[in-house]
Amino acid sequence: MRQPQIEQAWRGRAECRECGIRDLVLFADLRHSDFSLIHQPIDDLCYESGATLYRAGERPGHVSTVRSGLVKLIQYLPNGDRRIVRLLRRGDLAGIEVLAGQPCQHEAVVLEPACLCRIPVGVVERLERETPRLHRRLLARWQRAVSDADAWLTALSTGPARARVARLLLRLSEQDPDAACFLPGREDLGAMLGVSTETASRVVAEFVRSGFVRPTDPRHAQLLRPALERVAGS
Amino acid sequence: MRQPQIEQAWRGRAECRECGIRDLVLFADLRHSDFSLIHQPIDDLCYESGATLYRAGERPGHVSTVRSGLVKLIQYLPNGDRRIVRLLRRGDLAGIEVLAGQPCQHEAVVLEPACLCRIPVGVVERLERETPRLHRRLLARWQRAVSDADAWLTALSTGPARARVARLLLRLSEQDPDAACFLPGREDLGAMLGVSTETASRVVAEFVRSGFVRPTDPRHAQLLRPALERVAGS
DNA sequence: CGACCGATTGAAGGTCGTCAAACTACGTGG
DNA sequence: CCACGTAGTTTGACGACCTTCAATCGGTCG
Repeated sequence: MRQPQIEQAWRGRAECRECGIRDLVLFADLRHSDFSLIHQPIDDLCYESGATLYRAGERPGHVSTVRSGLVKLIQYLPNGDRRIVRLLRRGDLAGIEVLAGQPCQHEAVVLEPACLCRIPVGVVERLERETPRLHRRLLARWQRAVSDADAWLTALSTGPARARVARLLLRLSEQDPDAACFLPGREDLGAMLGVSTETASRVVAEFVRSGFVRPTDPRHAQLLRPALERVAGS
Repeated sequence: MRQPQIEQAWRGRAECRECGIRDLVLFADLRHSDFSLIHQPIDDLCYESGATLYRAGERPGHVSTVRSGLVKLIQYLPNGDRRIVRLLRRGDLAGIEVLAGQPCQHEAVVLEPACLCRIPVGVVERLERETPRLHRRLLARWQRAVSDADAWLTALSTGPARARVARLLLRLSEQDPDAACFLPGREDLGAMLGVSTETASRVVAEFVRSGFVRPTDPRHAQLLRPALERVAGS
């Protein structure tokens, strides 16, 4: 059990007005003047793969917008089983439940090196009081979390293992369909799809042999999307 | 394909101030004076089993609080497969996504005869502007939808079929642990748990033979909770 | 009574989980 | 430089579980 020396790095104070992904984030609709309402620092942090953002039960006092990278949300069953219930990508909010006054419901762990903007809960609450523009965005975020959860269930926990793996890979590659996409470790794959590590491994190995999946480096692969779509359909 | 003559009945204009389940609903924290902000009628409607509240893609213009009964939310896969992604009970909101400006994401069908209060979107929006008290409740509702979705995945779509059925039944009986709880049709059971109708049937039949489940009428059963908890654990 | 719908049960076959072993990549330390 | 240990992946074998197809049963309704 080796713990990385530093698993996070401070990248500076975020300048939300200049944000490169403004149109995706919580603050998308804010007007120039609204930013003067932000009186607490919004930090920009980067994490390595494997870093833990928070654990279930914590109350961090802030919520984080994912600027880049990939984060998994893990939930444990009473009997110790582990399931990954969602992935967070660019524009998603990590720890949204703290805005509803709840403790964190999941363990959040970085899959692909990720940069996040850490927004104090107080900032969100203040903006929500002062401007309706944030509010709409916040509801939309929440709704997206629900939609994602539902899609995760219907698409990734239904049907034979081959179809599930195919659907997950397609989903991972859907932004940037031509680029090599992230290929999760087999244990994570199993935990996402509700199948055993070995089954996940077998399916991926078969896809590689068939040429549907072409690994570039150990953690990424180029996909033959049409072939996978055929598999996903059944 | 027989369509009931009337599948809904108008029970009158709801008097929210006097609501019997005020502490559970969206308007829980409203003060007496806040109710004067409601300028559109809130109708109280009752539906029979099998009635459809809305279908995916619709934009109803209102959201409904479940006062009693049981409602299933159904989602279809591109290939035609059907999954029930959530159940709504007393206090839950049906069609919450319309408040985020989205069309309905599911088909909502009544499982147990249900009464709902139909709240125009305009009422919610107005109250949200005028009082922060509604707002907290709304966020809490949304968060609960996410939590329910996550729990549905981890508890009801993970592990062997026996354990899934046991967990679902326990969940259905958890309010009123001593009363007879709703026992879904086998096809619905399968769609909730991601198993075939036959498997659902076999498991229930086995539970009945073991005495873990004692049917009272065709759609309800008394549970031997300790026994089911043992099954659910594995 | 006959039609129909849902639940149940059986049989056969396929998929998947489990256990175990071999293999790979990688980093450490001799 | 190479031996070694570790962690993750792959593969095989076997059995358990589940799906599928099909037949049967029981109740309700016309």
